[in-house]
Amino acid sequence: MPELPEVETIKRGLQHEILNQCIISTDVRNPNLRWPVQNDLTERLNNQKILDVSRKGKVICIKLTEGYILLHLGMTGKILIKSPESTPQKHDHIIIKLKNKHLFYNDIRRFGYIEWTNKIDKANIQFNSKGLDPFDKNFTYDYLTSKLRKSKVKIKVNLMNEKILMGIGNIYANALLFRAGIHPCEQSNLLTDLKMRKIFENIIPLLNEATDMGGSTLRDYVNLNGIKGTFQNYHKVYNRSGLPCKSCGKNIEKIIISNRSNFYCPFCQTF
DNA sequence: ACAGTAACCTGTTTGC
DNA sequence: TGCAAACAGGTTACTG
Repeated sequence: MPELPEVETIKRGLQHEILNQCIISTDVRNPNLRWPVQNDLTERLNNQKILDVSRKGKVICIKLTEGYILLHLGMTGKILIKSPESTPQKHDHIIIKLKNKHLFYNDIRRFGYIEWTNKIDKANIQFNSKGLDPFDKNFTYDYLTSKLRKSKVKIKVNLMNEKILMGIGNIYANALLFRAGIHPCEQSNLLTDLKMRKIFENIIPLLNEATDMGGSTLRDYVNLNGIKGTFQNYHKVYNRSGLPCKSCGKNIEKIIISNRSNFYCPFCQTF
């Protein structure tokens, strides 16, 4: 589900809702997520104060008095803030209880994960052994092009490669390639400087626009308060196969790359 | 080492 | 209507 704009929306919500509060208790109702939930998670979290909430790519990082919670929402993960009186629903796997509110981690497909770590500054695999978040100050045109030129895979695949660029998933890779006017099947290392520049220059504006809209909701995604995003109403190509391109009027086409659907305009996006 | 595919899981939509 | 197949915001383990 959630790519960078959706996760950023949730992160901002958490900063507003849970900063400086204490975790009273934690309820692990189903430990079978992407990776088994650590069996000492409850003891690690209880009585810890929440000092900060940050994000890298699609991973949310909650800084505690001791250590950090890393949270990934997979495809269908949600965090919902509810009153202490509310009862668990189906697929509510973890409940983190604060004094006046409870955080429900709900995940239908269980592709997400939650873990406690104290190694955020070292080589934590989920957080620091990957590529750069596009909002990282070290994420430059030179960084991006040096990565893209080293690989022969289709550019679409590399835009979703977390070892290059964290946070871009299927929706925003589709959107980015439309904005840059690039065919998703073009080989990464063969892109011209101009095309690389177009990709780079469209990343931040695209992600900012989507975040301003509260992200995109295809089906499951909602923010902490259960509210859907609205950026899906502005998608130019995603899920629009057979419909006319909003720019040139030609029909949007769909192709499968690496088992993922890709939507593109055959006139606006060329080799 | 690299590139491509299959698998993890549940729910909804599509097609026969 | 019923039932099976296809498909969905992600990531990684396996295959050639």
